[in-house]
Amino acid sequence: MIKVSIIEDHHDFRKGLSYLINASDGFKCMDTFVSVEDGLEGLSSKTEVLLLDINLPKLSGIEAIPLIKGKFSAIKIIMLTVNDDDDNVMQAIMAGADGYLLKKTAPPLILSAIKDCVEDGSPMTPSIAKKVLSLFKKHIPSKNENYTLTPRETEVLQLLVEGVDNHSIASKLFISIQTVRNHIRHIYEKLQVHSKSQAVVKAIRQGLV
Amino acid sequence: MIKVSIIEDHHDFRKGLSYLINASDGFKCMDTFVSVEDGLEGLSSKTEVLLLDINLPKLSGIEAIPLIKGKFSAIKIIMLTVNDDDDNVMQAIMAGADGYLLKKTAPPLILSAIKDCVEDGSPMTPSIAKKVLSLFKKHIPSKNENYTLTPRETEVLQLLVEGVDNHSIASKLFISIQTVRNHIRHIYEKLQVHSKSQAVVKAIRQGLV
DNA sequence: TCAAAAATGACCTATTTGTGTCATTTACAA
DNA sequence: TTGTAAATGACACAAATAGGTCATTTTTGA
Repeated sequence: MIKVSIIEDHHDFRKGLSYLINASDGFKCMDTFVSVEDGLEGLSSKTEVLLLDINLPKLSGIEAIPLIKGKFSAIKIIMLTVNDDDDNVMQAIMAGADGYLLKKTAPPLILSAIKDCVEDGSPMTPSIAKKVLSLFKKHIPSKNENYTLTPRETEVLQLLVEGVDNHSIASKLFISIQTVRNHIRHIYEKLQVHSKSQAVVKAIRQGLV
Repeated sequence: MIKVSIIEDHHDFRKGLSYLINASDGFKCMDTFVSVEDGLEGLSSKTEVLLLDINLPKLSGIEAIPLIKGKFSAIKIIMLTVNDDDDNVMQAIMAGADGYLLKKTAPPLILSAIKDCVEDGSPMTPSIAKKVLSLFKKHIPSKNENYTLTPRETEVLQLLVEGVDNHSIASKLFISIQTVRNHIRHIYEKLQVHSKSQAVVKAIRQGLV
């Protein structure tokens, strides 16, 4: 018997959800709330999965995540969203939500998502998953290796990214500061940049380090 | 009628899949192959969704993705994996796969995943989605907002990350270079760094820009 | 309304950078 | 073996940078 609670400000959707859950074998709807504030106050500690609307007046669902997880650390939170907006999905992920469903998701899938969640998965509708993947690809560098830096140059670049100054690089690599500057000069030529900050940005963004 | 093909080296699983697909309303299994090489050769261009095993002898499923997408650009690829291994999932995402299923996924879910895929979603089993989210959180900075940079300072930092030099920043913001240096000085104090490269690295890694 | 924070600007100085030019040694491939 | 790339190092110089001190004006929160 999976214990579910709901925070959702739209009356009909909230009632529909709790009816669906209580009418289904193996699920029980514990509490329903219309706001984060109420939920934080009255949420039963027995709740295993919380269905949390992302668009709530006053405190939003996203802001609620850390607060709820802080008070009920074992609880799983499934976000309910109307649209798969980039920023919302991103922020919810970073805030630590466990699942992401569009509100239009079919009832049986909502139930199986709740089940997946207690089994330690992260259910999400395919369209949201697609969004996550594209965000992922946007943020992770694609390991472009066409700059052909030499091993030594790569080593120096690595240290530059760590914020080490030329003098310390020289010490660390047991070479003179002149040589360090020479390596940096070659790095600049290959990356087509003209300053340390440009070099380190390119190094990070292109995944050279 | 969704047209599906399969590349999978295990005889029984391949046969099982094609039987499942052909026995289901609205699905048709076009071709089945035991290797990437064979698939590249004989794959029907009518195929809409390709079920692709990740562990194949010789060319792996991951290496196959760019080759297949190169030849059939509109095709959707759903990866089939036995275990949700970090590296595999990561590499498959970067290679551009459209969905990720564990092989133990129940047949009806496999069918709905295929359907989700042609509808431009990215179906994935909850356990793989969980893996993706944790990879995501590991790689994406967590938007630490405890540096309390002022709007102007953030603006300057943004330009620094873009590799713009002080003089150009002054021009862009219609302020004197002295003021730019002043802002940078304050940025350094708040980020606790002592050079541009340290500042831009911190800005990127901490997600300040 | 009054103090604090933010934004602007200046002067000065020691240090670091970016870049040009040159040279030597080692290693590896044609 | 012979040239090319890599790694090392040096000298020089103009420009940029980091940091110290100080000052004015605006904005804003209490």
